[in-house]
Amino acid sequence: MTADTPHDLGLTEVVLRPVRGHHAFEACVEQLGTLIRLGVYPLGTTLPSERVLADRLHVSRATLREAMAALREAGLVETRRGRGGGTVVTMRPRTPSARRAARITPAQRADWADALEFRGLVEPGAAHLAAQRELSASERHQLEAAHEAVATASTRATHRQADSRFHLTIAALTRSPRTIDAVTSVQASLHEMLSAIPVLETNISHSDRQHLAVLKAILAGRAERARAAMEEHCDDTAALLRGLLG
Amino acid sequence: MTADTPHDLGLTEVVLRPVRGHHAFEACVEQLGTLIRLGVYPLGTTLPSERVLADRLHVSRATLREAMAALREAGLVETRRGRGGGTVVTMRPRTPSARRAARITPAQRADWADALEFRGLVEPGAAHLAAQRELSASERHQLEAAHEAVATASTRATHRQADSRFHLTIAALTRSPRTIDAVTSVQASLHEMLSAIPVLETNISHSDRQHLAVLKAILAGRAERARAAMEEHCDDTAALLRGLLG
DNA sequence: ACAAATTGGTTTGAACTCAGACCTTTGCCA
DNA sequence: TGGCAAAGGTCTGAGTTCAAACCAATTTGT
Repeated sequence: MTADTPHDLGLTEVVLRPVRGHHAFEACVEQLGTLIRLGVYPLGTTLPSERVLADRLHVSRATLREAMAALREAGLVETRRGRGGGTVVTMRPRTPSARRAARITPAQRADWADALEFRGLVEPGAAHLAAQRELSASERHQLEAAHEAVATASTRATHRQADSRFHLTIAALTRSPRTIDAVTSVQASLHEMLSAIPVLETNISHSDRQHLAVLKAILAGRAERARAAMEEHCDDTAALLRGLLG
Repeated sequence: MTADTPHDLGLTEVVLRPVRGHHAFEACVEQLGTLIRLGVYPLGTTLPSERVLADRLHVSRATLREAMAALREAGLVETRRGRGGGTVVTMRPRTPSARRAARITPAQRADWADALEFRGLVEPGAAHLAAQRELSASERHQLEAAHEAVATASTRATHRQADSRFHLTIAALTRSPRTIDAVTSVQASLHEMLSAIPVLETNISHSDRQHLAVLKAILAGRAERARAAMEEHCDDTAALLRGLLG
């Protein structure tokens, strides 16, 4: 097609990636909504102030406020003014069937398949990295607490949130922004997939055994073991989802 | 600061990532310039047409043209009109000392350190994935050619480009857009670092021995071995760069 | 009770980006 | 030679985003 020499075989095509996604305010809605649904901001917690969020997200306050309005509109958050006020997570997603209305496109399926594959690369890598790090007492405690939350979750929804938090906590232990980014993005896709599936009776005890293996390996500083355990965990989850999503 | 419960320990802070980088046209300049310097578009090749590029980059043609004008201004490309015309890579970067003028900030150093760490995660993972794939004859040949180009490169500049292409080719073999993205981004940072260092007498034979080990492992379908070999390669490069960058 | 501080709410004009149409140049081919 | 096709060049109006003020509400502390 182009005047490229033939030895490229598509390399030149495949590295051209979108320079940005949607509009800024849509991206804000997506990111904040995802963080809320992932349980990073659990029910009842107050989000950082608009000025702080706008700063962190590299977005003007005007744009951020549009996103906030959308989240408010969707019933995810409520807002109070004045000192001590702010935006608090209420989590009452309206139109829960909106998901189902959006048919799963082939492109969507391909993206999900890619997310699963990338996850099998990045999460084991993150576990490997985390296990190599010297962890402070508070970090070790934080990780244990995150695991405990998964193991003791009572409802499906809380279990899912706790699961996300466990994986994100491991990523956070690496202190590597790129790694944290990658895991966050992958967990967001995972959350989408799980939302698209009507009911999924995960074998929770099986999953939790794998979580425990990862936890122990990281706390013991056994990097190879942590990676292998996480790899197994991701492979099992991926196999299950691939089976259900086609 | 926020009303978050204390068990978060910074998780809520660390997952808030910028929703977009710079302006669109700056991002285009950066991406295209990087691809040219990385050797994805070698000297003398013609870039895809403006309409195609704009489409791939998810950017309007007007914005893309601003970026093209900047690249032209910088002497990286030249443009001819009419059928069979287009934008061709000429690669005569003006103001080569502009790099040196931009002092290396602490933030820059931190970002580079993160890039090295992330690379040690993602490139071995990509090699692992690529080795697992069934490769077509043309893919195997493409990979061998990319390695051959590294081994036989005569000048420092061509060696660097060939090296990037080798790593990108491995990523492309995974057929995973997210993986290709990650490797591309990491290679771009690597290129920046190498540009910032006055002279670097890499131990090329050492590096090439590692490349060969990776190549053989991938072609043989030995996933674990491919990952280990790539991990060693990344570790060695990272150690060298960390030493030179502080 | 009052003042300060903090937080959301609002306004404004400039800059950036977009989509789409249309023009110009040039090579290829009937 | 004439016309089509493919590429860059140009224009325009609408939509988005930005930065930086300033306003309003409410809690905290004295």
